Amino acid sequence: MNNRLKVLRAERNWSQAELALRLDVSRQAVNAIETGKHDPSLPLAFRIARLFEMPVEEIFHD
Amino acid sequence: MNNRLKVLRAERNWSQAELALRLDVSRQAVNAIETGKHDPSLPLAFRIARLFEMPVEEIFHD
DNA sequence: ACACAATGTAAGGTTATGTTGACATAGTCA
DNA sequence: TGACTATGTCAACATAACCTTACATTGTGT
Repeated sequence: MNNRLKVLRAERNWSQAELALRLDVSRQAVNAIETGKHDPSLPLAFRIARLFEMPVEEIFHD
Repeated sequence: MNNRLKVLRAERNWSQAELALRLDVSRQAVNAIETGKHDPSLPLAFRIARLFEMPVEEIFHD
C-alpha cells in the first residue's frame, strides 16, 4: 500500500507530531505509515481521509 | 466499522465461500467481517471495493 | 558552531486480523 | 429420510498493526 500522506502533510505544513495529534495516534505510528513500514487499520485510514477531506482512494493506492 | 457486505453479496447471489474465493481469503474471514467481529485490513478493504466496483466509503461506514 | 525541531529507527509489548480445522444448525432437494 | 449447502461459531495459532520508550540522525535558524 502506497500513500500520499507525506505530501498532504507537507501541503499543510504539519509535522508528523502534529498530524499524529490530530489522528490520535503516536508520532511513530504516523512515521511508520509514511515510510511504508505498515498500513493503517481501516478505521485509521478513514480518520486520515476525513482529516484531509478526500476519499480513501485518493490517499492510498495499490 | 459497519459494512454492507452481506447485502452486496446477496445482490449477486454469492455465498460467503464464493466471495471468499474471489477475495482470496478464508470463508471465516468473510463471515467475521460480515458479522462485525472485526474490520478487514486496508488492502483487503481495497480488494472488496474493487470487486464490487465502488468506493471504499460506500461499503464501509463509521 | 550550537541549540533545537523534525524525522527515522529500534526493542519489546499488546491487540487486531487472518489462517486452518472442526462442529452445530437450518434450509433445500432428490 | 438422507445428502448437500450455507451460515455461524469456536479454538489454536501466526502475523500485522499499533503502542511506548528511547536514541540517532538530519534539517533549520541564530
